[in-house]
Amino acid sequence: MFDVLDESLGFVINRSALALKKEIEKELRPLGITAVQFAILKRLWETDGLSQKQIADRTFKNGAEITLLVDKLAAKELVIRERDDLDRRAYRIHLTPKGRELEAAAVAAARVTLQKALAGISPEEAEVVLRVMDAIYQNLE
Amino acid sequence: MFDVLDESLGFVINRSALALKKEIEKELRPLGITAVQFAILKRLWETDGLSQKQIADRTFKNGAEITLLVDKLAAKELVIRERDDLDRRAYRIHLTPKGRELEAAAVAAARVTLQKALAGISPEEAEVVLRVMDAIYQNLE
DNA sequence: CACAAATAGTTAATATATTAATTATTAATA
DNA sequence: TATTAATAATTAATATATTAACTATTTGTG
Repeated sequence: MFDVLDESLGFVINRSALALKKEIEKELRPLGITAVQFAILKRLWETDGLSQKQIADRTFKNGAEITLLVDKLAAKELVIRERDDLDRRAYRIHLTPKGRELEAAAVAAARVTLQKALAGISPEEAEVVLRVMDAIYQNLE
Repeated sequence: MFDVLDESLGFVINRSALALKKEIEKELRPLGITAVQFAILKRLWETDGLSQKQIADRTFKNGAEITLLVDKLAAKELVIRERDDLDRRAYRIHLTPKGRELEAAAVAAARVTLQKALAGISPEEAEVVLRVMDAIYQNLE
């Protein structure tokens, strides 16, 4: 069972993940952010004021990496760190107006990438992919 | 169309690719090789004597990275470099007996990982995923 | 309440990946 | 065939990611 798949599924998933990353990176370049930076901003556009830990959990990055990425976003004045008064170990990361403004263009860029990527693929197929990718993740938890 | 997908497909693909990598890394650890090293060896198990360029093309890595990875595999005595007599710029990378011996255990490790990852997923679903992942890659070429 | 354990974040060390410049060789063409 | 362009591989510089050790603070338990 899965004889052919066994040999190639991992490879094929990895290859398309890389291609997607490269493509969105290209679309985002004019906006001055990278794909990982986009991933972080996306969480903040959904929920402003997350802690670095919360961002790390939601993006599957480790804490050290988030420290550096938030540094970069802060240097670009897209976010600011504010101490959490209730838990003084933590920061709350807030979008600046500039960071908030970026949302529309960045989400549009992501949309363009995905439309290009999904050309010729039916909604049903895409739905299966979404479900299976999620199941793979759950299975390996 | 794809309203929800637009926002999450890239993320979900990336997450499962990472989970797969982490899992196979765990399975391969006892064999003393990493996931990327496995990817290179896999090409050589299929076709021994590839040039570094050919390995790079087949693994979607750049030449500089292959140089270093082949260095590592050679240091572990899994492969050896031999000059190509017809094109003296190039090497032919050959498996050593030790490198060839590793195949069975490494492929078994990959198989275990994928069986775990695909638990509860029908062959038909897996087939759709394979096709769509491939299409995404082609679309972004 | 005191103290141990856990948590959020930073920093430093290390490993890995990417890009650009360089060398040696081969292919193309004028 | 001499010269230019292209290719395979290496090297060095830079960027990115991972791991471990550390600080400050909070939580949990005796």
